[in-house]
Amino acid sequence: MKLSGGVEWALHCCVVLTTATEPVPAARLAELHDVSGSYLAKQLQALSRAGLVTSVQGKAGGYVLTRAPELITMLDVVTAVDGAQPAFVCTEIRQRGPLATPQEACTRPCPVARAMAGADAAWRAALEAISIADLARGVDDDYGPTALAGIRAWLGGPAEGDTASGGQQLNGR
Amino acid sequence: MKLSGGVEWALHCCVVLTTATEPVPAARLAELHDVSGSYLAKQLQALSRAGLVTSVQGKAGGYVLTRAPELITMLDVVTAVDGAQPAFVCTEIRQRGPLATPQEACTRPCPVARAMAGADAAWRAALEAISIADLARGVDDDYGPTALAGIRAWLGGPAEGDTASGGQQLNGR
DNA sequence: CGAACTCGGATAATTTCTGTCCGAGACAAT
DNA sequence: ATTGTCTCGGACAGAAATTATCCGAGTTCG
Repeated sequence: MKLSGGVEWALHCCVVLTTATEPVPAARLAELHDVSGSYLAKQLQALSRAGLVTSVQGKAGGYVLTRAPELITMLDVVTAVDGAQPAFVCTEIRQRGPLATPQEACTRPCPVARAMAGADAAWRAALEAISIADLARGVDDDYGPTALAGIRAWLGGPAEGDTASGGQQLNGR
Repeated sequence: MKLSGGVEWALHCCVVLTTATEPVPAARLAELHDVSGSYLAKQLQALSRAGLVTSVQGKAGGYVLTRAPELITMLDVVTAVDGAQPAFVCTEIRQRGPLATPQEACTRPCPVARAMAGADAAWRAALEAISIADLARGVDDDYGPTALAGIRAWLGGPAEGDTASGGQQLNGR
């Protein structure tokens, strides 16, 4: 049982987007977190498909949160990036083998599947109870308000690493 | 986020082992569930390593539960087969990039990791609350006591598919 | 009207999971 | 005591999913 690694990136990106009021390009987010820009783009696309962020194209384009951070739960982000299907998928092995249960008796999921579904529901409920705004508040509580303010300033500031060559590479980490 | 498919097999095998009082070979369990015997052996080995079942070698060998079914939780089986590490692993991306948080300020996990750990704890708690005995009781409630009794009888009965050739193939499904 | 910058989806490389095989060890019968 | 057969245990390929990357379509600004 492993969760897609991109989930972590997506969650942190959402917290960062909380501070910004203008669209933030994917390349800028990748540089801030020092991760692969090409791969981060995939996660942001997933968020866009799920309707959590809006993509603005063009010269001053980027990504913006569609709703207030209080209305975006962690479950929304996890579901968007990692997929909606539950961790456990019942193969219905009770209907196989020499002592297979007749199909007419299988109106409800088997006890194993029911227990797994309950555990999955508990997991999702825990994630649904925490919003992106809660995460941002947690960052403030841990490192003080200066941390998010610094990020906000950095996002609006000039692109780092800009030497004589105006070209801005997207590759690498 | 996907759970190893072998978890389902292992759980059902534990429920089946509840009915048996003598060692049950892996090949017999595979035939009962109509699954790959070679791969099921891997899952049972994991259960053996975790100390949930005891392996008896020799002619009348097989697997037996080490404790009473009430003392084996679903979490035990899931942990044994799928591994103990949590679904979410924090990469500590807060310590990377131009605005990296200094290492001295990272005494506790970041808010994202804390929330994920909490969700994982809820998931594990739900699985820990259900024992193998509870699953067996659920089977009785769904299909009546005849189901498990029939399995018990089949386990002690003769090997199916035994024609003139005494050889018993382990391969195939 | 041109140019540059953005996202979006289609395309390879890597890792994990799935499935299989054969050898070492142990019990039972002879 | 010895032989034979049956069992588990770990080492070995194949397949699927994940990770990572590139280039084209569309849009906005100058």
